[in-house]
Amino acid sequence: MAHHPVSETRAALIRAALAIIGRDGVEAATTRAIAAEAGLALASFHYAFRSRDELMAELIRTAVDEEDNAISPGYADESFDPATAPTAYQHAQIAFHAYVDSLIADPDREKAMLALTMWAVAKAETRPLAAIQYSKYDTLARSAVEAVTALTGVRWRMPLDEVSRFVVVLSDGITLSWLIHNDAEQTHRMADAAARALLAQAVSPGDYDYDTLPEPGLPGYRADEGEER
Amino acid sequence: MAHHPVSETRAALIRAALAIIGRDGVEAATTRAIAAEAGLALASFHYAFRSRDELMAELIRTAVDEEDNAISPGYADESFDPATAPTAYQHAQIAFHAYVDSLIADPDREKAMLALTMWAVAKAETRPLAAIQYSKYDTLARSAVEAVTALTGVRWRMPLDEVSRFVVVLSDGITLSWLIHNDAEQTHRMADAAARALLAQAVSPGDYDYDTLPEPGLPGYRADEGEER
DNA sequence: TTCCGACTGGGACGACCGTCCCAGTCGCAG
DNA sequence: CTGCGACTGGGACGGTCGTCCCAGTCGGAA
Repeated sequence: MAHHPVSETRAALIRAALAIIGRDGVEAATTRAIAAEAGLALASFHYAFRSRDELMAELIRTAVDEEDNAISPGYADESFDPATAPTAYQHAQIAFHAYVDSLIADPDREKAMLALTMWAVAKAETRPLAAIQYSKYDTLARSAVEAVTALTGVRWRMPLDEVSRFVVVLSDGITLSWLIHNDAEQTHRMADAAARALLAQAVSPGDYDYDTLPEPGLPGYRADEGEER
Repeated sequence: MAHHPVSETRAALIRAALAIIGRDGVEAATTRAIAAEAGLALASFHYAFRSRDELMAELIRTAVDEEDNAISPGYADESFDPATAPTAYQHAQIAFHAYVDSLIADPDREKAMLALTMWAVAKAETRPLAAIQYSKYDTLARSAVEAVTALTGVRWRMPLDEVSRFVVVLSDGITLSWLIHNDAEQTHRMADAAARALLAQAVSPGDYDYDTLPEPGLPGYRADEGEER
């Protein structure tokens, strides 16, 4: 409704497209549907964007920027109290569970992002868009990993870039699992596993202490659910 | 060209659809394109299938069955020599690297499967198809985990079903990473990390022995690539 | 008041989509 | 030889797609 900047219309259309993709997939994001979702005329679409592909490209480029606050409880900024979560394992646990919470709170968000990724990866011409998208994810994860490293002094057995990329790998796997099964409890358990998995990339097992360890002695699962000995 | 069984035509069309989806995405898998890829007339499509959606459904249901041999070096069958890979960690390493190798050897395969998953997940009506697809993945992973458990006596800190699902989570994340970056070396390093990650789900850190550990002392990465001390 | 840029309405285009139809061909089982 | 089932060719349908066009409205800056 605002009459002045073209960029606002572009942003509105992008927001509308993201909503549709999250709801019904990339195929449903037609020019007419996007314009309608944004409450605009079809003509306005091609007034703001040269083509649908141009919107798609800008959609992928900008969508990541708007969700950096959701991925973790603000590891990017340094205002984090080391005393509240002393071990790196606890940091990882908090972060992964927070991510799962954000996943459950807004399921369509990551569904849209993942659908967009697969759309971009499908054709060779659009693959670079997916690379751009994930380089931002890598950066996001990297800053989180750096913060935890600085706060706890963990030592990793591989470069921080690889640790960060592995965080993205874990997040994607968890996201997919959530989208498929829609099982909140299960997904949170995967977050637990992911936290352990991440700390397994630290040098010494002594650097972390799994507080969810079963009873001492010789516990653990070897066969079916019932057998815990 | 074979003239007798309808099921052969159906199989051929499914194979063609999978090829197209792997090459150009789900959107490109039109009835005409599928028929052409299979070398059949368009009329033959609707002779074999009631509709495109019927093919899609059968595609998802059957595609997993044909790739069970690719996911790991035959953990399903019991003919595996325990002496060659004694530790569970080594088993995991071999399996994940074998998976990455199969990924690199046939990139379109898993790209198609993942694209199919996202397509199914997008709309509520087709989501059950994705659940079916992944229940088969879970089963596949479960038999592998069971085999390794039996061979090495690892004890897990969670039920085997969850361990198996986490294997699927790791595999999906790795697959996505490969599809996006197309970096074979990087992906293999993620496989290394995944092997460590999986064994981090075992009860005692003593159950595994990372043979890729850096020098003893106080090694490991804390900041940028260069600093290894 | 003028002007410009944002935006609308509607129509139109060529292309492709999924689906249906039907007369006709061909190979093999009976 | 007959029949049946697999398959073809082509045409056709109603619909939706992305894109373009254009005369016209309207708000605010000049």
